Amino acid sequence: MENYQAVKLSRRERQIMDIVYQRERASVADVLEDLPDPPSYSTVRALLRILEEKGYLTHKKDGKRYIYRPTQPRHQAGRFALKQIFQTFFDKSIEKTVMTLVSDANLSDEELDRLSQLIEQAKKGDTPS
Amino acid sequence: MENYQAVKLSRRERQIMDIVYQRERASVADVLEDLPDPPSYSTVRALLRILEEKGYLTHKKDGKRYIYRPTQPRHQAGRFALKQIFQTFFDKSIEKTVMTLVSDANLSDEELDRLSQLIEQAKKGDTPS
DNA sequence: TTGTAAATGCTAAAATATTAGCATATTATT
DNA sequence: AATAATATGCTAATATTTTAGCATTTACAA
Repeated sequence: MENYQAVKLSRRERQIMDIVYQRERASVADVLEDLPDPPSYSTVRALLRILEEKGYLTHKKDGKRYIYRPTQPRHQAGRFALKQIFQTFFDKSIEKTVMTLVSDANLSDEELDRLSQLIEQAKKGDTPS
Repeated sequence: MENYQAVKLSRRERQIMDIVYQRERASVADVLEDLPDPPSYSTVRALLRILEEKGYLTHKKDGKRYIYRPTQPRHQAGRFALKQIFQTFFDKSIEKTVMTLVSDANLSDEELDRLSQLIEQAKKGDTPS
């Protein structure tokens, strides 16, 4: 199976993959709706076909229309994308990345509690590097 | 000032911006060295010039060569990129994003302690949503 | 069934991105 | 100051991406 590596995709292809991942599944019309500087319907169809040819998407019929889905699970693609981010912008440091996220997030007490728990678990369970 | 929005860049432009952000500053040779499927030296120069025209990079001379830097601070571009990620792959949830990062990271005890502190601080200091 | 609206299949034109290479400039060395 | 090595400036060719539009198919309702 091909990996979803944004690095290999053209601008429009990338935009479309992001939209499909965000929605989990999408029709041509859905994608068109979310695209910035929206091109024509035909264009979107062509790009979806190309992405399917390249192995990043599949479709199934739903009534008379196609519904596209990513072939690679969202969570996996998300991890890959995160890796790219912390390598590029945060000195390869996951800690720095998390710091930025938490500092900016304005999380609720409940969310913060859940994070505390997760961290406690990590402290116990895992072999520290 | 233009924002660095990966969504607007071509494939090579994006690759190059990532490299320059990762290195903080880079010569043509530096960029070439890091590019996947490396193109020619001329190509890299042309792309750097274009990115400068578009306002994403500047250069200064260092001896006889140009050193390129992003015009937008790394940290700011990083935040923007993270936003993109958690919107696309993690249901717009910063908590889910952090969970994934921490779960995968295998952080050291020191790092985990610093994160705990940060979270405690967030609990006290900020208005919960 | 037949008509119609709304979808896809396909192909080739147009726009944009990517590339190479020659001309020129710069630096440092002899 | 002449030379060599290593840069950049520029232009035009090539490749790829993006696009439109016509032909065909499909689903559903009259």
